[in-house]
Amino acid sequence: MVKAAVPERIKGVCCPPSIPLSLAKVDASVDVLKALADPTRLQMVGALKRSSQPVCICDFTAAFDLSQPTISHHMGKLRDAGLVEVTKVGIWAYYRLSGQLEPRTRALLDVLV
Amino acid sequence: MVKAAVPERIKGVCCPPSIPLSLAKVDASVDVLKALADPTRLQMVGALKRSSQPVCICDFTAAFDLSQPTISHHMGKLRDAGLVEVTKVGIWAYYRLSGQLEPRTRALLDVLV
DNA sequence: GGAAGAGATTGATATCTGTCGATGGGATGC
DNA sequence: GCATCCCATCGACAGATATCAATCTCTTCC
Repeated sequence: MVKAAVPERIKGVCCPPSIPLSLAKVDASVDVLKALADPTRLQMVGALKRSSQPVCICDFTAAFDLSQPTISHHMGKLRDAGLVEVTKVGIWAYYRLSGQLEPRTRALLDVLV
Repeated sequence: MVKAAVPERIKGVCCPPSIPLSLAKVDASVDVLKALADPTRLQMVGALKRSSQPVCICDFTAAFDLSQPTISHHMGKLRDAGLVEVTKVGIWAYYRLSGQLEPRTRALLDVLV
């Protein structure tokens, strides 16, 4: 694909064409991207994606050099973004990737982690 | 794939396994994700990806309801992330997707925009 | 040289975000 | 009941981020 010559311009007549915008799709994508754009959360998602079993959040608390509230905060962000689901068993909380991920989101995770 | 039963736990013995971490890859991905995790920048990248020609940044300044410094700021972030390249012609600045995008990054954009 | 246009940079500000300590809430076990 | 454990929430705070007005740099045109 050749993207060679730049379009010609007339001085003072800037910007005739407008950019095509599809706001809804963009906002949905941005929400997922914001949730993933953090090292801790991206590693959490990667671990959940590679795990065949739900992962106790206490494992993340131990694996990362962060406080327990911070880990809980990050997992909450992933929950709010709809990326993970939780199952509580006794005093433990087991997390896994959401089973209702949109195909686009699943494809995103396949590329990323 | 069945991710059914949660692993058994012993109280007070939390977190035996550690999470596999590959920091370098994660950090690189996070940089790209941060650059894309903004509605304006994601739309910019989408427009550049769909355009067969480099796009004058003045088009973005006109298309978005944002000031010229803000548009320049966002494009600078995309530049810093290595996602776009610029060609200056006279008083104009034409942007296009970088030609040296990593395969992973290109796959990411294919999913996103 | 001087005026004008396009775009980048600077400085200031309001908001968002990541982090931790402290607290609360539910389950387990004595 | 009461202590203990796990996890979520709250409050506070420092650092990052988005935004704009003002300014600066570079180019073009007269």
